[in-house]
Parts: sequence; structure tokens; C-alpha cells
Amino acid sequence: MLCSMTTIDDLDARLIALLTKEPRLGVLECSRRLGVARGTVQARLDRMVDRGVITGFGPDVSPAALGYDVTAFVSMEIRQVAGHDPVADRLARIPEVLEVHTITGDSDLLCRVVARTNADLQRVIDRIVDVQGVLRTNSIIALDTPVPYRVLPLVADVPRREGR
Amino acid sequence: MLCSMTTIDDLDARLIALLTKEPRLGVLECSRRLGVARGTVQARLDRMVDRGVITGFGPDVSPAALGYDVTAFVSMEIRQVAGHDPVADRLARIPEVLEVHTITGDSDLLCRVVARTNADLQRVIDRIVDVQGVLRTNSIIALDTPVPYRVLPLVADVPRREGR
DNA sequence: TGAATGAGTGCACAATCTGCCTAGTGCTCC
DNA sequence: GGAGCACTAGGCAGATTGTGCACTCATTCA
Repeated sequence: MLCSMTTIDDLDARLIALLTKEPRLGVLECSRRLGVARGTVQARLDRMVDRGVITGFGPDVSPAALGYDVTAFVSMEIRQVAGHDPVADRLARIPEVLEVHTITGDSDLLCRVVARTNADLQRVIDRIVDVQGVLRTNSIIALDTPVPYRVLPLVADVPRREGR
Repeated sequence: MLCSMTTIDDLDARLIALLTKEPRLGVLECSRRLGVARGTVQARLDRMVDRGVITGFGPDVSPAALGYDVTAFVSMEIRQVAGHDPVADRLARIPEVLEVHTITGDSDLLCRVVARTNADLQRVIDRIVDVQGVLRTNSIIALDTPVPYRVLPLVADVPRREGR
């Protein structure tokens, strides 16, 4: 999917906003709230899903509620001869690793991890260090998250296609 | 919500996994797939929602699909006399800022931002630097994301309460 | 200009699902 | 021996979904 730029119009944005705020809403209810026909909502959703704008409707699980109160960002240098992917693959096998990015700068990979406690974080980091190809890690603990992940403002701000 | 540790059992985990893979499923269909009564699924979902394990069912929107192909992590030092929150509040007003954390280490805040292009990233960073209280920023661009954000392995791995 | 196309509206129908309730069962805890 | 809790198995009325279909409107294009 190479930069498959897509545009959304105002109705799309309003639909996403509505569903974000009240996810339990059915298609019919959405159409009522937005003042359009049911078929339109259905079509818009389908289109956004297969254009990749909406990637899913999965339940959002809170690691913290499961006892994983510690979040940290671990950057690492890796042995680069073998490339990034083998390392990323092995990192992906660690459940506490929630995401992995390859990055610019001094380090090669950046990943977000969670742990149950600071002591537990040590265990997780040890597992990461154990990964073949990882040379050195540097951890930053997230003490607080004043702005949790959100996309809504962005959606509201996207340059719009013309349309209702 | 101070460390309101919660446990899930195997059925909960299977339910989350099922819904993650096929989010469109209704309660009834879930009950069939999991081999339990409909009321049970309903009760489990309700419980997980109000215990905060499941925080929502919102549509997952892909910034990349909207043309925001560049992701970066921007760490920053701030003037600490006023505290973190005022700065975080102002950062929250920038749509391209997707999340903000206060962190340990040399910097004070870490945020994830997206932009349409590298040039556009400059614009976003400029907006961040303009934020009152921000002294200096350091940006790291995410070149690739071999492991996109996921929680499923964690859910599958959580220490389980006894139960079906 | 006129045909074709795409998007949206309204409407309808059968099939399905949801919310809610009842009753019975097995378990654990006091 | 209760009391409380979670789960199962049904039942019921009402709402919703998936799917068609016909019609309108705006845009594109030859």
C-alpha cells in the first residue's frame, strides 16, 4: 500500500466522529443522527473500510486494566548486517511488546512495551536484550499520558474533498 | 483509576480475541462461536467494559490512509516551572499530535505526531516548538512499523483467573 | 445535446438479532 | 442449610440488518 492517499469528505468525517464517540451505534441509528439514508451510511462505511481508512472495529483493550500499569519506550541498536526484520520478528514474539518501529537517529528500533511493575519491566527488557541481534537498549518510562492516543482531531482536520 | 488491577479468565480472553479478529460479530454469533449461552457473552462484555478492560469499540482509523504517511516521535524539554499539564493541553490542540506522554530521562515529554510529508513534518514541529513552555525538541522519524500496535498477544498471555 | 455513470433517497421484505425476562442448576462461602 | 453468583436454555416483542429496486440529481464525456 504505497502512499495510497485517500480523501474523505465531511460526511465521512462526521460518521467517524459519531462512531468514535458512540461505537455501539448501528447503521440505522447513525443514519438518523447524520440525517442521511441508511444505505448511504452503509456505503460510506464499506468504502472507508476497503479503502483502508477504517482498519477495523476491534475492542480497545486497556493494558493498564489488565495489570500492566507501566509503559515504556525502548530504543535499541541492533546488529545491522542481518537487517531489521529478523529482529522485529523476534520482538513480535514478546507479548509485552506492543509495537515496533524502525527509526532514524542514533538507534535503530523503537518499541513500546508494557509491564506489570517496574521490576517486571526489567524482566521484559531482559527478554528484549536476549533477542538475537539486539546490541544495546535504552529505556524511557512513560510516567503519565496526558494525551492518550486519539485520531479524531486529525480526522476533523483532514483536507476535505468537496461534498456534503 | 489507580492501578485498578483486574483479571480476566480464559473465556474473556477468547472473547476479546474473537472480537478483535471479527469485530462485526454480534453477541449471538459470538456465543455460538465460543460455545456458551448468549447471556454469558453479554454479561462478560458488559463486565469488561465497565471494569475498563475494554475501553471502546471505536473504528480504527489509519492516518496513513488519510495521507499522513509520516510518523515521528518528538521528545521535548519544557520549562518546568509551570508543570507538564499546561504544555500537554496546548499540544493536544494540534491535530497531528496523536499522543503525549511525560517521561523519564533527558526529555520531559514524548509525543507521537504524524504529517503528510517530511516537509509537512517541519510545519508540525514548528507548531510544537511554538507551544508556550517548550524549550527544545528532538525528532525521530519512524521509517517503518514492522509491528503495528497490537494487544492480542498480551491478552492471550495475561495471568488468568481460574474459569472455563 | 444526450447517454452513461456514480451517489444518494425511500421503500420494502425476510431473516436475524437485541434487550429483557424467567426458571433451573451447580458452586462457593458463611 | 441458606444466600449469592454465574451460567444455561427458552421465550417474546420490537428493532435492525442485508438486500433488492426504482427514481432523482449532478457530473463526465463523446
